[in-house]
Amino acid sequence: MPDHDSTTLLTRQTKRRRVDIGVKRTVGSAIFTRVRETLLDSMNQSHGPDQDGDCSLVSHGHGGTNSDGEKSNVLRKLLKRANSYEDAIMPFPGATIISQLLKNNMGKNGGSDSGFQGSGALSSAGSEIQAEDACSNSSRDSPSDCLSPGPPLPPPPSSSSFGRPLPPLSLNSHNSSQSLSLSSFDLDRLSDEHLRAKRARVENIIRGMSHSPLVRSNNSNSSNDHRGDRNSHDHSRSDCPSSLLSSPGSRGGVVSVGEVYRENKRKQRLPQQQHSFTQLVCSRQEQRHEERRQLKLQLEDMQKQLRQLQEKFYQIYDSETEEEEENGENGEADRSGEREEDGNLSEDSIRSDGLEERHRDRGRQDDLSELDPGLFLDRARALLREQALIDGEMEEDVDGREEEERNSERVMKKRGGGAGGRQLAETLKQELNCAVSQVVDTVVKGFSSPKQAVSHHHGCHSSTPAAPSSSSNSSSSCPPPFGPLPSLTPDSRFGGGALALSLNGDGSPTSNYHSTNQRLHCFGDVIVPSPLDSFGGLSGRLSGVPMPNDQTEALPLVVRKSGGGGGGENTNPSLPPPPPPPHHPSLHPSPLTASLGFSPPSFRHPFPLPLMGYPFQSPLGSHGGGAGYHPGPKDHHRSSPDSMDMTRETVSLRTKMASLGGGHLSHHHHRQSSPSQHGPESLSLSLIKSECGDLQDMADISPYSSSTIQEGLSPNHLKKAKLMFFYTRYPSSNMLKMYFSDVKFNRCITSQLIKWFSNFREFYYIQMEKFARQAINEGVTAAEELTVGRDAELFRALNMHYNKANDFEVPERFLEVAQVTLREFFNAIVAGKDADPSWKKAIYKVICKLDSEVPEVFKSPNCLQELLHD
DNA sequence: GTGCATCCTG
DNA sequence: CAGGATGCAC
Repeated sequence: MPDHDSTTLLTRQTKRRRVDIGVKRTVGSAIFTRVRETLLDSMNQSHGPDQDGDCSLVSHGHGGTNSDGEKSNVLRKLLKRANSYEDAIMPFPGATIISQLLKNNMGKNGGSDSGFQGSGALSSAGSEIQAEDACSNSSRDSPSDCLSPGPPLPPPPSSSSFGRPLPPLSLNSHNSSQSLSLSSFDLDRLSDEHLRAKRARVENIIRGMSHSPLVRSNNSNSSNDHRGDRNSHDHSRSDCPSSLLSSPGSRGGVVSVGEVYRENKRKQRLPQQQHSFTQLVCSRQEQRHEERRQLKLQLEDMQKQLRQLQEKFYQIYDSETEEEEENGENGEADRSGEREEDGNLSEDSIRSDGLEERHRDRGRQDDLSELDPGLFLDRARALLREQALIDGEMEEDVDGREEEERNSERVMKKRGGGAGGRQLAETLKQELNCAVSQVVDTVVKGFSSPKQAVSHHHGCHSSTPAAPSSSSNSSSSCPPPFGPLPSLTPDSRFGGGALALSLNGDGSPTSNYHSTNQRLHCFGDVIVPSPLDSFGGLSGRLSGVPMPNDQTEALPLVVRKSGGGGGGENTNPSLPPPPPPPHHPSLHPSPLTASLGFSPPSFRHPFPLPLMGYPFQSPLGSHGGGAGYHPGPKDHHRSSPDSMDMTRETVSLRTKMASLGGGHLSHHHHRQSSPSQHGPESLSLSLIKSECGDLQDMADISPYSSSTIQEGLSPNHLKKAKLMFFYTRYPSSNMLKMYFSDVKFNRCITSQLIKWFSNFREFYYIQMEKFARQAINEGVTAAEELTVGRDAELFRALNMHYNKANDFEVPERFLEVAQVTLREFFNAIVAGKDADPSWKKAIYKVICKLDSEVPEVFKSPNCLQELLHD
């Protein structure tokens, strides 16, 4: 008794330990998180100097609020770089400059020296830089995008745990940026081609521009201007003090090349430009509004054409992704609707696409000459007129290009997928970029007023509410305009957008193709992204990783007991039988369910927990009167449906589960044990809790594997064991194995069987002691007087316990043994040996020698049937 | 250290 | 009947 408390305490402690383990884990993760935060903070600090700002990674909860600060920082950084860039470039005039820029840019990209600045290897810094490069490299990303993601919008909320938030879903700026960066390298090569093309275009444009006085002046001025070419342009053109006014023009010259940097500058400047520009151009606004409207209309037309192109493109890839196409079509339809509703958004979206830059490259020239009226108001109007004319030309050009694209597509189609697909992708990509760029340019012209442009950008960002950081540049910016995306969860969106690059890189054919997809996506086609999203984001998180983890964790819980036993063996049931299920009927259900709960639902569900219950009983189960026994596998099969038998195959339950599903359970079962009387008693379920803590057991439990050999002990097995007890009170392990050949023996099974017999003995000896004392109390003086017949109460009690149904004829030998045992107890008690705590041991020694051989019939799985019939 | 048996408890 | 704890034997 006194020990009882201690025992309880011990038990509790044990439990505590388990719990503690879990806690530790948790703590560990928490610590990890902290460490991570710390690192992030340190990183931020390190960044601080470079960025001039403190972008607290941790604080970044919202993309919006943080993004601004981050952006500013980024902008600063970028500006610095840009300045250096410009300095280097300064010497080169006109087209030469551009070419130089392009070269530099390319070289940079190619070098992959994303330039680790102060932060060093820190990912955040790297990510930023990479992001920049990516933007610069592939003009695909709109400036806004590049900026928005900006600094390291540090991933997710710092608070979140370490692993989860970052990688998988959230396309945190980091992740996205990194992924982008990675893919960017690949893209660089591709981009080179684009750059070359760009360069050629730009040079041509510049040449054309060079003729205009403005350009020349700009170039000359630019040399000294820190702010860059743009500013210089502005100054030269407009008297206005602020370089802002001219900025648009400046862009045209440099933008295409400088890409990221310039874009950054643009953003900053845009607002300023607005002011000055507004002042200067106020008079023109009205005209411009009209022009804008027209431009919008034109833009819409262009967009429609682009959609058509996209559709064609998708059709080509139908085979690959039909589903995606469907989505895309839907998305397109939605988009078109949206676009019509608000042209601004569509424009924004386009801008957001990195394509803008290219357009700017081309269009800027026009812009410079046309838009930059800032210098001379008088001339501004003239420029506007020209602009309108130019726009018209542009559109025509665009149309022509589109036609070309179509032709190319046709050709591609004829060629077929495979290699043709890639080429097609590239071609389409280029073409689309060109077309889009032109459209954008046109639009930009229309929106010459910076305010609108700026506002648009903001709108884009805001539109992407879900994307906090907007880290996923293209994705974030692009999607918003197009309604379709909404269907996707915010997370998925990100995943799709930002991840698109990385993801594509994995599976998809070529980087070009990827880029194409992205662009398409940007245009509003959800097609590509959605699949990817589901893939990387959702499925990856949910199904893939988590499940395993869960299982692992869950397993330990189950195992606990077994571990105590010392079950080295457990884990590996080297023996044929996988994990044996314990047999406790009642108990198991709960444990099973619990265990199952932990494990990934998907797998486990297949096996209904309920099954775990006792199948056995019902099937045969007639306890009833004597002959209740229906041993045999047959019965099992019958029963199996319900119960699923306990059989569990340690083996690949999962696989089986997955492949087969619940159904197969019944297949293999053979079992001898039929459901018999014990019904409820059946042990079948107990496995879970039972000693078998092994993983295998766990696995086994969940599935009802069906194999010829049962993995678990069934109620029939229990009954059989009880009948065997009439012959042997101390069966050896080998004997048990021989007589339970239909069971896969593992440590758990063995232990359980031994436990059964232990319990049998316990009951047996208790009865013996009980009746011996009773006899003594009744006045029996000589042990010889004690006899055990079939009519004896003692026998009844024993028979009731071991042969409840009384359907088995108890061997005479058992009566003899029982009588001997009773007398032993009687003598011992009379002798007063019971004073000795271990006085029973002597009796046990005697009794254990009285075991007789068990009939061969018990070796048969069907023994119960046979025995019962008899 | 492991397995087995017992005792005790639920 | 099972689980936990304990003790013993190998």
